[in-house]
Amino acid sequence: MTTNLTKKEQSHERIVDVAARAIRRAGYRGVGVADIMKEAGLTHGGFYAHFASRDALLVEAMQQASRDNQAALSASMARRMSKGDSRFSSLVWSYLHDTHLERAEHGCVVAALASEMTRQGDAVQHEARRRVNYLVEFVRSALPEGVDPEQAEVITATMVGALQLARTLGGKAGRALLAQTREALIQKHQPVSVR
Amino acid sequence: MTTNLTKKEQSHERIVDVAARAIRRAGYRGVGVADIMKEAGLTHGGFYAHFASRDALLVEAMQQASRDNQAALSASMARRMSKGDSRFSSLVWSYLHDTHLERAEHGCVVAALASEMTRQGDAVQHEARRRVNYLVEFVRSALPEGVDPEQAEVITATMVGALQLARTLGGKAGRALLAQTREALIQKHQPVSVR
DNA sequence: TGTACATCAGTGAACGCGCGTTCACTGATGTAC
DNA sequence: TGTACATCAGTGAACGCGCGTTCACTGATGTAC
Repeated sequence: MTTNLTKKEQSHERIVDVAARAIRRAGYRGVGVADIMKEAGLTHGGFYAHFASRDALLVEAMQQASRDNQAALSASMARRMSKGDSRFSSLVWSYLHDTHLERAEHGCVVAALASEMTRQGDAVQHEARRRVNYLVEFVRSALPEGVDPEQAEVITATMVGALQLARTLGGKAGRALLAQTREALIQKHQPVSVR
Repeated sequence: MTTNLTKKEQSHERIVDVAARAIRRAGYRGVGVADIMKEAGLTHGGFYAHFASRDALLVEAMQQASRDNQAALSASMARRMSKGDSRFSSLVWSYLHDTHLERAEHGCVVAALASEMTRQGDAVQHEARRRVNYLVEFVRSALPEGVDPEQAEVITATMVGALQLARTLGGKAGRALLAQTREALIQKHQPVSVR
């Protein structure tokens, strides 16, 4: 029903959607203009009617990836909270779920690209900083009461690092690392209880 | 004095040294064969007398980078411990020192490349897993007594993630994130004291 | 001690390929009258 | 209601460049006799 979009706007959305998945799967350099246009059902020549440059697409793709992932995270957290889990434990379980090991394509854009972010052009780096800050604020908003808000940065770093290491290790070792991280985070940041 | 090396072996070492710094600075894809040979004082044509492929160089470069960094880490930790710091707090301060924010070229190879590791060829991925395991074991060997050895994975993830996020944020925000992470790690994993 | 030859380490030109970007052109849709 | 024209969105060929890899060749060092 939200299809008050012109043909061009629809194409634009399709291209950005494809790119948002591609950068998480294959990295900033992993997928080229021609591939993305092809996957969006177009030819590469039309690209520059939509974007000033490849970097401009990367910026939009990061924003879209971030939106995607936030929506999925929020939905997953809502399901868990409706079953009685705390907000924080729902976040940890949703972010560090085993399914994210393989399907980076639909996961967190920061975890997918963190070590490449400092090597991009100015516009992309600027957007990368915004994505990191956004993720940190999201984590902060899910902290249990009584936990110092300044812990948000450290917890974000732990989750991002854990996902990356687990993906690199793969298989059993990867899943074990994720499980240990979930447990450690949830145990160390319990709700007010003990306090 | 350890120069019982043939001319060729010396060249080989120089190439690997250059590459070990290049991959940490610019990523796996960031520096090409020709650039590395040039920086080692050679021409690109001779490359395949030293390595079967570019990937073969990447594998050796990761090993060399890991050795480099372990040596630097150990030296820095020794200095701190000789001044009375605990082994664990020395590790945290050495690994998460502000100077590593800018000079990734001389830092941890895992932190420099983590999000790209899953996108490499088989040989490189295999070596990447070894580098991750090696780092985790190093962290494990520095844990304070009384801390569950299984925490090594989580602490490694936290340090790797923190370095990456701090580098992406840069400047004041980056240094603040590092400082918070140091504090959190050292506070939460005190020596036996309280227990 | 000297000469002839083999081996070693590296050179530099060339090849093939992929990629970001440009551009003249086309077919479809919308607008003017 | 129909015709003429303009605009829009996309096509596909081409350009320039960088990169990994190959290969015939060279100059220096080592070995045989």
